[in-house]
Amino acid sequence: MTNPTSAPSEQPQTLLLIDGHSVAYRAFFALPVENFSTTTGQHTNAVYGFTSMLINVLRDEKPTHLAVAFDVSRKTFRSEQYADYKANRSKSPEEFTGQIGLIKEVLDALNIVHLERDGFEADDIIATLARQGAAAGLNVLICTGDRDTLQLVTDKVTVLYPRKGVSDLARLDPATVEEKYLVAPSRYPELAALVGETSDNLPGIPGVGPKTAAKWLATYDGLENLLRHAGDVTGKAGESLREHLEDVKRNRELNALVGDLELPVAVPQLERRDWDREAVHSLFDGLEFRVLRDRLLETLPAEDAGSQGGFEVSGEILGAGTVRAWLDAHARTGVVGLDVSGRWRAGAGDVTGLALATSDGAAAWIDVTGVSPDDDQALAAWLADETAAKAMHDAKGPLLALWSRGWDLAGLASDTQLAAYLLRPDQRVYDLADLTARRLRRDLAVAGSGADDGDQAAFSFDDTESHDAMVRARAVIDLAAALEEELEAQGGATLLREVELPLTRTLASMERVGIAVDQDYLNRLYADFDAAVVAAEADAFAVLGRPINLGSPKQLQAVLFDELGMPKTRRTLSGYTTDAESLQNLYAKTEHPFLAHLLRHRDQIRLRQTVEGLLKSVADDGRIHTTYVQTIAATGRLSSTDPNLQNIPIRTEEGRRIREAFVVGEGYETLLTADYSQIEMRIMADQSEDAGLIEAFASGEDFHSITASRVFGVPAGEVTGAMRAKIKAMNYGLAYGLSAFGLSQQLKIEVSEARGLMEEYFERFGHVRDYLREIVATARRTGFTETVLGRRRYLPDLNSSNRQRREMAERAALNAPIQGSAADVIKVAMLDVETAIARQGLRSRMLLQVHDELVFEVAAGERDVFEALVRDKMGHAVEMSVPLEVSVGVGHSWHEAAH
DNA sequence: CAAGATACGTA
DNA sequence: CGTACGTATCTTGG
Repeated sequence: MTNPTSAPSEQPQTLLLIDGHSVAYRAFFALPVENFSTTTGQHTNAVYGFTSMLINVLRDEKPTHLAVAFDVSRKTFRSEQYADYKANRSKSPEEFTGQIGLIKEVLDALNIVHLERDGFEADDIIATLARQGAAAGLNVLICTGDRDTLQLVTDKVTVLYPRKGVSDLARLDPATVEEKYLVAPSRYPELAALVGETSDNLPGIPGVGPKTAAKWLATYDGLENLLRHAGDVTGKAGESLREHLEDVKRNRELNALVGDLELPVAVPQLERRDWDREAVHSLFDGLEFRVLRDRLLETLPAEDAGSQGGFEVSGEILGAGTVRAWLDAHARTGVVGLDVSGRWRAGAGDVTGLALATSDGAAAWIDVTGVSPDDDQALAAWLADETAAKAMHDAKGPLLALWSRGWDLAGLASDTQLAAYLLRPDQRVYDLADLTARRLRRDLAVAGSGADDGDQAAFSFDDTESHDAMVRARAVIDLAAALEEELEAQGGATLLREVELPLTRTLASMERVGIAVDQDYLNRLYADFDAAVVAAEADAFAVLGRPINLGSPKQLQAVLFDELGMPKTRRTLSGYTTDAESLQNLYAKTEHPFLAHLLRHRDQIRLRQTVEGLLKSVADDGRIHTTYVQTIAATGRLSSTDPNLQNIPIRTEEGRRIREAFVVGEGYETLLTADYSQIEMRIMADQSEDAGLIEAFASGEDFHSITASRVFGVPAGEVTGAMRAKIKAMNYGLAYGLSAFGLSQQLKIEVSEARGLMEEYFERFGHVRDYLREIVATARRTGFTETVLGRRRYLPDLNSSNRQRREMAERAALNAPIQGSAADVIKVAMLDVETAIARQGLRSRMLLQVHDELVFEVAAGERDVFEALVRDKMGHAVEMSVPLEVSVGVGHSWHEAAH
């Protein structure tokens, strides 16, 4: 199948000229600087606004030629002539000047020519290029917030003038200029000379406004003649004119743009060029322009650059009865790229089409709604054939869709989304088109979808859809090879093949099964919490004497700190925090009953909202099917969404009631939960080889008590609750890079005491300190951290010159191998449990994973054997120098099964 | 209407 | 001034 390519367009060409400074300056004031800063503190509002406008103009005007002009400095021939030129302008704010360089970087990444000329203004460059462009027969568009350029407007030259902000551009053609300023464009600078231009610090004639000036220019047919006959002008204004003749002449000299600069480039060299996708990505990553990047990719998808072209497929749409033959001819050897069209969510789905492609370019599209019984059978067999290797991108959803249709999938040799995740786990999205462009420098969406090919649109919508799907299937093959090669080189291929890839199936299965909930119970719970919300709200309003929105931090701040005059809490970006901890502190100080009601309201509304969310997600089968995302957490953990079942309350009594709603399903005997005890500490003990910690775990005694007895130097029997609590906080905090300050805050003790505690701790467990330091030091050297299974996380900020950023990266580095290794361990355990269930032919099944806990539904009669199986597989997922302790509980509900 | 800020639930 | 997440709500800018 070939792509229709559009013939060279006969449309008139358009030259777009942008005044970089002017537009950036507009953007700077249109967008509040405090809302546009990177985590490093770099301001980006001007860059954002400029780029945003640029994207819009490129989209709307589709210029064929393009350049951006900048001012070099204040010093120009104009300021030489007239020292006060633009002298009224306050120095550009510091926050602005730094952004011009970034804008130029954006332009470089987009391969857009930018120019500046010492001694001249951007306007002069624009005037020169506009003249050249118009002479060459191009339509010229000038984007600027500087009215001086209006003099350039002709029927070939239009000014785009930002009306408000940077998104609303007025088109100023000769008629519009005349309507607005009462003179023709060529006369505009004459008018401006008379009236003056405050922004340039060019004073005009006092008492003469645009109307008078326009009238004069009309009467005397231009400025030159007006000045010659200045004596004839009557009235007060005429007198004023005569007194300010020199000002007017000077103004006119200064506002005349230089249209014949010698420039290093001419219009033909301004032809739009492909942009550098790699550069754009890395630049936008740094600027934290997520939305803008998406808009750019959307707006200019086919403009891809340095591109090696697209993917060629010779595809066919398989008619009924031809599937088996195609599979036999093409899909029995090598890896086949598979792209599934359909829908999937909440553990279910359906398939509408399948695209298959081979590395030699053969491709097929199968409309699964129109297959013959024999097709169906052949397809089912091929999909389930372990020896028929497939490569996919994000296989979990499609797997659910295939299952819903009664098909199984085996032989999944590669998932490009997973591979990309393992290579760079800190990205949020792994878009196939993006990956092919960045990794292969090939574009997924070349021409094929050519909606604006007009009369030669050879593809119907369906054809386009099938074509795109085949291209994706084809792309996945090459992408898989490229990603795996890189993964192989860094030792991560095993993790992909033996953990992440098989885990996809396990997760899909958990999502499909879901967990049963007692809806009646949830409804009662909702009513309870709702009643408490209403009561707390009424109480709060009664104390206050009027209703407010208790959910509005802004209104709360007004009430607490202004109205009631309470002491100020910790600062937030826009005021003072009203978080629960601060409100508790305030309550301790003031004992104001409003605070108690407010806290109660917060609490209850949150619980109500959690219950409401759960009720909304109950499926027709009476179960909740969460979705696990395997490629979100930078450390290697899973995440759960829609609903998130990894943050169901447990800490408070009332919160735990929600866990009672999760119950064993019909046909099963009980729920069973199994969790790792102190898995992160065990990993630290193992990895640091700290004899003290290893011994503490080997003893099998209460870990926090044992470590506390060592730190405080008292016998185990004499460890008080307070001692244990302090060391427990340390034990937990260690893996997060806890500071003495943080520890003191948490324990509400003096920083000095916290520091002493830490020193004492590391005195006893010195290897832990060495280990933690070593992680950071190694990461700073290599650029990444690594888990026990070789899962990497890159932390470029470890060498940042920004202290806050650097220290944040240090804590992340400290934590990543610990949290990540724990994630590795439980993933292996999940696979081992699944394998063992299958091997032993049990019916019991895995339902949920909550980072260090697994929840199962146990079939009748399997309780003992299953518990033994779980303890065994979880306890021996990896070999370590300390035992992996697993605690197990059973019960009718998730709450009862807790232990 | 979309995005950020705030608050808060879990491990 | 402790890591990793997801969700709801309010607020604000376009």
